[in-house]
Amino acid sequence: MPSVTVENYLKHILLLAEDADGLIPMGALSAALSVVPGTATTMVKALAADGLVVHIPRQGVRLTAAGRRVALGVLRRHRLVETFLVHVLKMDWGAVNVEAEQLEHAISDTVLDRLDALLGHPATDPHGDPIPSREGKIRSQVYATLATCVLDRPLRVVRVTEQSAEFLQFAERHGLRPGAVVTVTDRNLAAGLLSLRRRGARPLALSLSAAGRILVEPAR
Amino acid sequence: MPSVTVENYLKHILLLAEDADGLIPMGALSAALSVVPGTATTMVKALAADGLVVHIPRQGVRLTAAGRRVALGVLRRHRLVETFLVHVLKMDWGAVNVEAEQLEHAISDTVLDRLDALLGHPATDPHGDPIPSREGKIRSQVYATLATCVLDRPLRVVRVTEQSAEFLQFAERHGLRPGAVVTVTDRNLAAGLLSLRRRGARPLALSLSAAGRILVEPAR
DNA sequence: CACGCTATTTTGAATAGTCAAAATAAATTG
DNA sequence: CAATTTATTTTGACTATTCAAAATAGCGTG
Ligand SMILES: [Mn+2]
Ligand SMILES: [Mn+2]
Ligand SMILES: [Mn+2]
Ligand SMILES: [Mn+2]
Repeated sequence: MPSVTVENYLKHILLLAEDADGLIPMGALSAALSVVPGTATTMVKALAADGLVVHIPRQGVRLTAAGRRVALGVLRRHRLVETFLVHVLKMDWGAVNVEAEQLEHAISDTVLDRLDALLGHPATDPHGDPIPSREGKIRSQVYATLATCVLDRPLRVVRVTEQSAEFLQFAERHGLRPGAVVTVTDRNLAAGLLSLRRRGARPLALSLSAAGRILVEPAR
Repeated sequence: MPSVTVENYLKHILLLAEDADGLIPMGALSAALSVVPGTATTMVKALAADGLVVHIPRQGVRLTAAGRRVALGVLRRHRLVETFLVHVLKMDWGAVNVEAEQLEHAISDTVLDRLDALLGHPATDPHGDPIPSREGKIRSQVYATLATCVLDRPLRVVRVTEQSAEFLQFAERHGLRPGAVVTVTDRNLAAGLLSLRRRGARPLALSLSAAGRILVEPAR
């Protein structure tokens, strides 16, 4: 019943709330959706009238329980579709986000359930992003990133929180996908750089901002 | 680039042209799309302005070459998606039309090519409907139907030209899907009824209008 | 050939979503 | 704290799609 536009607004509010919790400023939302700020304001007021978000003028938006439910549904479809595209259709993990951006609005519950079963009820998508359950539960664990973790300890990559095809291409080429084990050997705050080592691969330098998008946990 | 609405209009014009060739009357089009006639007129004038159809007022519409190209693309997506849903996700062949009605607008060329390869480049969908090629060729063979075929000869079902879930459910239950071999033992024009026989199944009575939706060719 | 039925088109109005540009509030800064 | 910068909201306008209802054209029938 909610339109494609509404689904996109709600999903992006949910995603933005994942990092900066509290209220999402309209500027951030309009940027995420590639619309001018006035459009976001108008739209958010309509969503608020429908009880999907709470809008505090000049401060920002936040999802209501109803809005969150819808958003989690969209996110589940998005991430299951990405998983399907990578694992079944063997598509590049950098290419699947744009595809899923459309498909997430066109998949019925029936199809989604079949897809979920076919994929073996995965807990995360190919980027390590957690897949909300059918009931709307989502794992929200806080991980260290390569920018914040301890040095000289083996770490397992659990998630790459970045959608851009270029970055994902780059990460893949250097083996930085979920499951990979790496060690940060050196970090230079001033230069905004760090050095990585990975078994059987040459050392790699990474910017701190890129490193912040790679979530890790202690390996074993 | 064409909107979902435009894609639906063009696809339905193509589908309607398959039976009654020549110009499609606005009434038939508006009924197929479930809009009031005035809406179809307005929309068709817009399509004509974009060079996708030719509109002859008070007579009807027909696709231009450009419009036909778009429509065949939509139809290819629709039928490949149906094939996927039945053969990979094991969905009921009566349920897939509604699903494909949405998905046909959300699948990119890249995804479609992968899907096509995964399915082994099928020539027809689960209902026997021909799948347009990537280049926009479509097989348009004229078949006999159970309403028009010879009596007492074994016939192979090649296609069931009906979208309604109920009819497809019924057909499936009686083994009337592409590949099945049947014989028409008797036909009563006056009563609008005919009798079928199928190996290993009890004789079946069918209305002429239903029979007209089942296309057949001589078996062997 | 006039009459009436039917299909189609026109007209006027509504909804959803968007942008450009002006107005305003809030935050920052000297 | 007044002045300026920045973020947000408002206003007015536009596009795409739709419906309801009135107008019209094209029949076929008598
Ligand atoms: Mn989307
Ligand atoms: Mn992802
Ligand atoms: Mn459709
Ligand atoms: Mn079909």
